[in-house]
Amino acid sequence: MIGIMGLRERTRQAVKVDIAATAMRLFLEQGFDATTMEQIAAEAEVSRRSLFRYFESKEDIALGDIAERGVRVQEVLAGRPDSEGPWEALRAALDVLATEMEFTPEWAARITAMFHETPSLRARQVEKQLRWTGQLVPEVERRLGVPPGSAGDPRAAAIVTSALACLNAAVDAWTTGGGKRSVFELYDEAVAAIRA
Amino acid sequence: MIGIMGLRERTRQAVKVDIAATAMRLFLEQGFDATTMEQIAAEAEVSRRSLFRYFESKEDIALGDIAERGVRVQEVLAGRPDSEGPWEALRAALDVLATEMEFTPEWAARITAMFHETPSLRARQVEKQLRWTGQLVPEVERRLGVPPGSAGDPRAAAIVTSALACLNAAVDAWTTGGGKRSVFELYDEAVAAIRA
DNA sequence: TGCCGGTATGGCACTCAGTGCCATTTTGGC
DNA sequence: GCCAAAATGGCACTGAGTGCCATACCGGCA
Repeated sequence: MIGIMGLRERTRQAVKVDIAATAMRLFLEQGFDATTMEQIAAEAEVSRRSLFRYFESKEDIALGDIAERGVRVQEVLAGRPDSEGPWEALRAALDVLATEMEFTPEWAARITAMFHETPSLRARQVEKQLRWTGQLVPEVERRLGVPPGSAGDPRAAAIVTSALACLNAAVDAWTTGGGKRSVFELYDEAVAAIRA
Repeated sequence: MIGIMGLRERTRQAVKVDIAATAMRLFLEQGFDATTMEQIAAEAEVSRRSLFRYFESKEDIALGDIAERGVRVQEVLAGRPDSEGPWEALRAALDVLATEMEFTPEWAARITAMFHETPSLRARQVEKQLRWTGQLVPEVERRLGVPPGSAGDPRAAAIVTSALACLNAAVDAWTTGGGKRSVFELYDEAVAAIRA
């Protein structure tokens, strides 16, 4: 055992990063659908079978650590003071998505473009977002004073998914606008627009 | 030629409806993933190949006419008076989704439950929604006074997708709540919650 | 009635994602 | 150097989706 996760786990992570980088290069060169798992395996110098041991699906390679980010958001949200309203707390929590991401505008633009023209990718992305936004709902319900376990109140879910909708709109605008204005700025503008 | 679309087209539509009904029955009985196209073909008494001539994908059979509904919403939205703000106009346009749908609570609950426990389905549903919500954006931009062709403004997209988020939250609450309160009521409550 | 052309159908073979199984190799720890 | 766990590779399989072609069907027309 060397380090906190052991040598095995570390090399495993390294291989995973390497595969993801190789795959992303191919995706951007040829398009997502035109790239096969077999080809990725060949270029990354692993077997096709091993590929599926590192990533559950082809989409997962491109989607990266969306799920992990959701956990971070949830943590930050839970850590915000109770005095904050849902929108303030969510805004603070969603900040980690932007701040902990390496946002090279030009690169992000290409990724976003690929996502837009690849339905299956976009679908999985939305699916993953849905999953962890669902986990944010109880926390927002607590802030709204909704008794836990009471079904049929749409408010918390509406707030969480709307916040995400604003974030997505902001990122979209950020890429189509060429990255001139910051994502924060655009997010705040989006939120202001729906709440006006 | 009999009728407006000819005999051929009519029988084709009839077959399509029949296949959809058969498939939906199987989906609800065994679950979406556990039902194969081969099985649907057998029960609907067509070949597997013909199945793919009626529906592009397995998900499409379950998703039904979501795309067509989007066109209706768009039409209604465009027909609303300019004096209405985006939220009022959207609320009126989205009404057609609820009013033109045969909402048998118990039936809808089972469908919704299936959607929830089948990620691939939910993902495709959201994806289709995203597609036609995108077509709603220009109309909302017009109402906001955004000059056409100017990219980088997140407001219209934020409003449209948030409205959809509220509708989805409302439908969710409606099914989990057993259909006691109307979808309209829940939708208005959701909108009020995000705009408060 | 019988023929014609377009359309629907069925069958077949193929690609590709994803999975289960097993034999083999690698590697960390003693 | 040895052992057990983990990683890997190979193989065969399922299931969705597609292209191709031969055939069956059916509405219209002579």
